[in-house]
Amino acid sequence: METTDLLTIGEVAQRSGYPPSALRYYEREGLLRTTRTSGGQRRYERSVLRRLAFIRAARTIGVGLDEVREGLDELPDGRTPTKADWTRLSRSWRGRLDEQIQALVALRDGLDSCIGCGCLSLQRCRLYNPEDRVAELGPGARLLPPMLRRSPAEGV
Amino acid sequence: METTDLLTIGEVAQRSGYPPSALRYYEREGLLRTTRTSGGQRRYERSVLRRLAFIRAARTIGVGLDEVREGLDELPDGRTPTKADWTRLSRSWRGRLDEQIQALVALRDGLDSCIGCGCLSLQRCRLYNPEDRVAELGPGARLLPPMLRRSPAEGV
DNA sequence: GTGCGACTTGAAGTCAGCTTCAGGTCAAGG
DNA sequence: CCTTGACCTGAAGCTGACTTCAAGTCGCAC
Repeated sequence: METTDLLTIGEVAQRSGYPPSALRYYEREGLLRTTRTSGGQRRYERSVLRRLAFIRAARTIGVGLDEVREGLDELPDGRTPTKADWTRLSRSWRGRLDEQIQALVALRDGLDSCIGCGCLSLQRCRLYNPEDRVAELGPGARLLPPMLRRSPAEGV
Repeated sequence: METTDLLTIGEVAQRSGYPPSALRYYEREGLLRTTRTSGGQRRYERSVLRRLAFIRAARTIGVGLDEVREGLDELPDGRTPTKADWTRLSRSWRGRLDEQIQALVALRDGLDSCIGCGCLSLQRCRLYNPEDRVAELGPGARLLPPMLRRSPAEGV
């Protein structure tokens, strides 16, 4: 048995849950690095799985790929990231997550007041006339992504 | 002075905050209806402003246009929507908003445990191995949209 | 050495929710 | 009547995060 411990893209796909196309995409985007066989096929180090798990966690809380890359780039190049490295990254997202929760709670409170008032007063309704930064982000602004929208044949 | 009380697209744009392009888009998508002048220009009834405010509120809490249309379609065709109509719609979103907040709080708690453990144990980390439905929604799943991502020259 | 599944690439497609553009028309004040 | 700014249309473009496709190559078991 070989102890080289390198994984094919298919294996990484299966273990990480990311489809091969996404793995290739992440590589193109500089989020992953791979070695290649003499024939040009990708071989992944086992550590890519943790990296992918981290990417998934980041994506889940709404961090864009650009920013994920920035974060990962700050991990020291050669050495295995330490606990402190991951912790630093995680902590920076914790604050953001808090803000996002705050924003949603504020929206909910606004919605509550709207339910009470029937939203017939555009002047007074906080949801309709929010003065916070959400409103400043333009017409298309949305607080939550498609994935949390009602999915077909799941909601009821 | 005319008391026809119809608004041009420019006026609606200014009062609603939506650019004309968005208003035309919403009309194409069936979220708004307009009358036309003999020459083909749009004229909006004043009620479109409330409708737009409602659309904005919905969009803000993450409701997609398809679903906004569904909701608006349930408003009785001819008559001005009553307080009860708006309330029903708002209330249906309230539950969703709660769920979304719950999901984020769960993530935050997971992140907290990750900060504690340094996320070196992929088996144990809730964020890295979430067993809830967030994980099932696929690799690209994200809980929060671009608008809440760090904006340039604002964060620090 | 051969068969075949897993792999490779670049290019193009997808989705939502608009925006932008080109080329032309309308409406209203003077 | 004329000018000028607001308006019209359809088509194409944009962003982010991928997916899909076509056509070809690799690697490993038999």
